[in-house]
Amino acid sequence: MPAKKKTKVVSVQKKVVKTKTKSMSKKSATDAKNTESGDAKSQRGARAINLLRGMKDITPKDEIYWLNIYQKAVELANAYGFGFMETPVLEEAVLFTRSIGKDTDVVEKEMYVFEDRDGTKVALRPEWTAGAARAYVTHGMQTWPQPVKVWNYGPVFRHDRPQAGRYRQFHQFGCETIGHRHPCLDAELILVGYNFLKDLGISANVQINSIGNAEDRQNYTIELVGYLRSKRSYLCEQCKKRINKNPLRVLDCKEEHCVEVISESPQIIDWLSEDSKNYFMKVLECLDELGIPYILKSTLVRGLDYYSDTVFEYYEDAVEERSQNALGGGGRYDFLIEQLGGVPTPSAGFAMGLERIISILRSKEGNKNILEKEWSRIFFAQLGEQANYRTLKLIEDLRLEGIVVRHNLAKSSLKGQMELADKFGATHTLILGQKEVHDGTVIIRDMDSGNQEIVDQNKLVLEVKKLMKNIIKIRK
RNA sequence: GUGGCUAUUGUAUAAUGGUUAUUACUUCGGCUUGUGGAGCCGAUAAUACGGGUUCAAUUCCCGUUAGCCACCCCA
Repeated sequence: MPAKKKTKVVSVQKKVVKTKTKSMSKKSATDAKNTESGDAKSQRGARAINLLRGMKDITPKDEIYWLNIYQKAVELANAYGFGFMETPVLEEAVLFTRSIGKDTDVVEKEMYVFEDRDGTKVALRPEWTAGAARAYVTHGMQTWPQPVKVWNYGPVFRHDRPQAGRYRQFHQFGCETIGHRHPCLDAELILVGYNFLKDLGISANVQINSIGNAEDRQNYTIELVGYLRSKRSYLCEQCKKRINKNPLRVLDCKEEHCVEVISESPQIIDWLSEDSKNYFMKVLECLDELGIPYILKSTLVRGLDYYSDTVFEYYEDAVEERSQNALGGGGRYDFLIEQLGGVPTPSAGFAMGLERIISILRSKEGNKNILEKEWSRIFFAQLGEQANYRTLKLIEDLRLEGIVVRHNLAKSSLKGQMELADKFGATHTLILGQKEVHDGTVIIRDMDSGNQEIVDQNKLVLEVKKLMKNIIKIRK
């Protein structure tokens, strides 16, 4: 028994008096709770266990979003010839440190890393691409017809501070095109992501840039650092530090003076090799051809080290100040696979952040038509013990014929069941009572008119099928 | 990781340094025990945690935790 503070005793006693009338049933629960531990405060016995920070349950209330998004992902991936692939949540930590980059924020600050029971350093995947690249090597996919196109869908983990549209476990849908370097492939990926958003009713734009190859970037960085040093006094404190640590990041700074400095800074495009420059022009041509609106953004540099040449991000149209969060992003990673021990294999990919997309969907009422869930509009109500058991069987018979009915077998009052049927928006309710069990019949009630019809149980499937046809007709 | 704001039942809310903490929705039960949509009645359910000030704290103060927002970064 935890020692209650003395000062509290008074109020505790007061409370007992207060709740006298309703405390009888609570008493046993109170006793039970005290056996657990001092912090067990809940009235229901055990201490309630909370969600870990940054984690989120997906409940049936969110189903409409998740299932629709998943369906769109499947449809699109199929339509563009991507095959489903799922790599493990848990990988050897070096996979990510080597691919994403040791000094990136994602790896350095946000990755879940821990020792497995055998002492191996493992990590929860912070994104999909590295795993896909690893799988390409693991399974010798260079012997498959190239390019190998895969898509993936599922949770990824980043130990960031939770915020709007940002969780520690979140979901990504992504596509990877591994094995070729061709502007059309870049454009196709951008298109798939673009259409994904469009199909979900989100009008988005693409911000795009090219960061060339490693050598280009090195040359550019030298130039940029030189420039930034010359303007050092105008920069914010943080950017002053960044000059040495991660100069490309300065380009992203939103501080007023920094923006000014950046606006006149050398642009990476001018430092691209001929090859990269031409390649980028062709990607843009493809996008023009496809009619995808894009914004050239010379300051776009992505935070993952493996990118080269084309990089892009998706943003919702017409969103000004509020959370300039990217909905998704991606790019080319021509050197990643050899870094992971494979043969040189040019590749590209993108990933979409599903939670962010859902938060937009949530804020839009106009999306109801895209996001409708088809529920059965037929309810099965039963009354009496015999009918109760019989109903379970009848529901099963119906299901075998492809007819789904909603029901609540735990409820005994017909009235309560009718209420439920109403809440579900049932067009018809099938009613089975004592009498009907005896007669081998079922009542079919039209919920709009209130008309009832008695049919033979043998003919139930047939009758219900007829009903469903009519419902569909009426809807059309 | 840094800063700002917040914390009352399942949800959304009201109020107060002092008898029983408000209201709505949800859930459950009832209002002719075999019939829904309205109405009415009732039940369940909360002051995040720890400390301090006080005769008395849900209210004021501090700490912790969590949430939101911004930075950072990214999805």
